[in-house]
Amino acid sequence: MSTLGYALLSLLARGPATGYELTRLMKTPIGHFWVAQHSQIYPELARLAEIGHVVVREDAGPGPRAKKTYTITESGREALTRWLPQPPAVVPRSEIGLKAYAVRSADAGEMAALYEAIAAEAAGKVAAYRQELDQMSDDPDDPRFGNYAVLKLGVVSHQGMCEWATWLATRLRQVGSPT
Amino acid sequence: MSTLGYALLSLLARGPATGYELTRLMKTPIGHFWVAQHSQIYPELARLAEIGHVVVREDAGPGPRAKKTYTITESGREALTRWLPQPPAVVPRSEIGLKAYAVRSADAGEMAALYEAIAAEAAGKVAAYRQELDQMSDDPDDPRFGNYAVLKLGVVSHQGMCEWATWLATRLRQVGSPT
DNA sequence: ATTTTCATGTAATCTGTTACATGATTAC
DNA sequence: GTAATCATGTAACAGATTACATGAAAAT
Repeated sequence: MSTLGYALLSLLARGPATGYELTRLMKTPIGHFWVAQHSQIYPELARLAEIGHVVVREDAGPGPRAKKTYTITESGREALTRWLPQPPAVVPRSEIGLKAYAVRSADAGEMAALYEAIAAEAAGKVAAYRQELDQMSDDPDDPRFGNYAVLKLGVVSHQGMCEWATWLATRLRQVGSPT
Repeated sequence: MSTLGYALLSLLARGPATGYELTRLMKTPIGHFWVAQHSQIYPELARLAEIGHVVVREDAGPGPRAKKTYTITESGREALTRWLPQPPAVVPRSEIGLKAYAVRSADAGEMAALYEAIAAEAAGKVAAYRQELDQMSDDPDDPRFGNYAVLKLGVVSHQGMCEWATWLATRLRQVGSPT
């Protein structure tokens, strides 16, 4: 099973949904940490149905095809429950970090401007996530506690990014200047 | 050009190297933010040579094939310099964040243990990176300043992860307990 | 003797993105 | 009437992983 499969099971564990709805649900808050297009989601749902982790109900759809509502099965819930406590795979892919390594291969002023922009964007996200968090319950027994945890990770991630990018921009502004 | 191509150019901007050496060089510190296997690196180097961003020199190798040393060209440097100040693409893929969303679909105690392990690992990395940073120059005019910047990003990232995972583990230990 | 390091490649597979394709209903 | 939303799919391509393949030299 692919990670996307588990992402979909995570959403379906909260209630039945169509592929279209899952595409929207993937955007927030999961999308802050795992993105997927509908072209990837539809075939994955078919695979989940094939192995019995979800069941499908077909109704008349608005377009030429039937609308399909997916419901997680007991086997799907078990698979999710077994997957969750396992050590997560970390595959680092951050262009920001990569560019930092080569920072001296470009103009210092231009790179400072880049990191200032990155810092500003990160600060904006921190503020937005914080505002959302303020309206939510931080009770771990709340069924929506997962949303709270994800947003909180978003806050610390972007907070750190903002601090680092600000530091780097400041340092780059000093390039060529006397000590 | 793919991101990996620019990653290789970033390394070659510091000096000529073979594919084998680049495979090792990708591991640290770049590898903390962008990983690549040799099976991906060798064909990418061939592509870079084809478009003239690097030149190859062949020498007798230890095995059945010639050893190839790659040197960045002026065109390669220019491509790198143009790429660096552009806004980096951010493609979120973090299993840790994904699992946080579904945290209530597994046993709270088991998940608490997971986040405690994640926090411990992150703390270890913070300590290791800090030790390395202490022996390095934070002068932005230093040619190895990029290494410093990357490690510093590693510190803030894992620092944030550690704090968050500790908070989450603590919260999960409260599940089912009275307020 | 055996394992590790040096050194390069290909093939099969999996994952993910972009683009193409269809068509009803609702809102403006 | 035009655009957005609802709703599902496929095809072509790009990017990345795992496994297969070869062989010398150096270290244990």
